[in-house]
Amino acid sequence: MKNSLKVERAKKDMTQQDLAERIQVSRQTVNSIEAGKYVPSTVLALKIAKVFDVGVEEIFQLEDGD
Amino acid sequence: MKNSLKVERAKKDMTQQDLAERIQVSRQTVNSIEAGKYVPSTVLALKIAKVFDVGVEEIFQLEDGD
DNA sequence: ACTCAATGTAAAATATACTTTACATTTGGT
DNA sequence: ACCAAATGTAAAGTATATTTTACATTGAGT
Repeated sequence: MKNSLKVERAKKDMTQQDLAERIQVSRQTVNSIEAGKYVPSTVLALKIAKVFDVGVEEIFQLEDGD
Repeated sequence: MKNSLKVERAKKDMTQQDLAERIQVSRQTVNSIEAGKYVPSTVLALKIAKVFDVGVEEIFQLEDGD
């Protein structure tokens, strides 16, 4: 799975810390998700999508092998 | 978080086993997600949404307290 | 060059997502 | 009523998501 988290953050001029506070997780969690270290829960994905006012699919995309 | 998994399955006349095979998880995993026992990973949510040809938000909705 | 905010990385601990196996209950068709 | 498929439930084990703490590196402004 890949994501466009960094792009969405840039569009809104948000730091990882800003987003982390908005979705109630640690800053490092945002970094890990962004870096593909691990896959977020659907609750987090929905929260993230809501912050950016897009659908989950706009941010997270399946890749071959998922 | 709540979900409309059962409704989507019914629309397509699919069993939990059918869906499980399509998204490569156990039948009990589908049951557990459907019953709200735990929250699926975003990869699973995307796969499920793809099977039903809808957006993730059509199936999974945030609730107060999430 | 200096400074500080932002980001990246790691490790250990904790919580939760998923699996397997087994059994129980419900549902739907005959 | 009977039967099989579908669904529900539980427990123990495994894998992964997330947290905290700490430190390193990068990027941007002065």
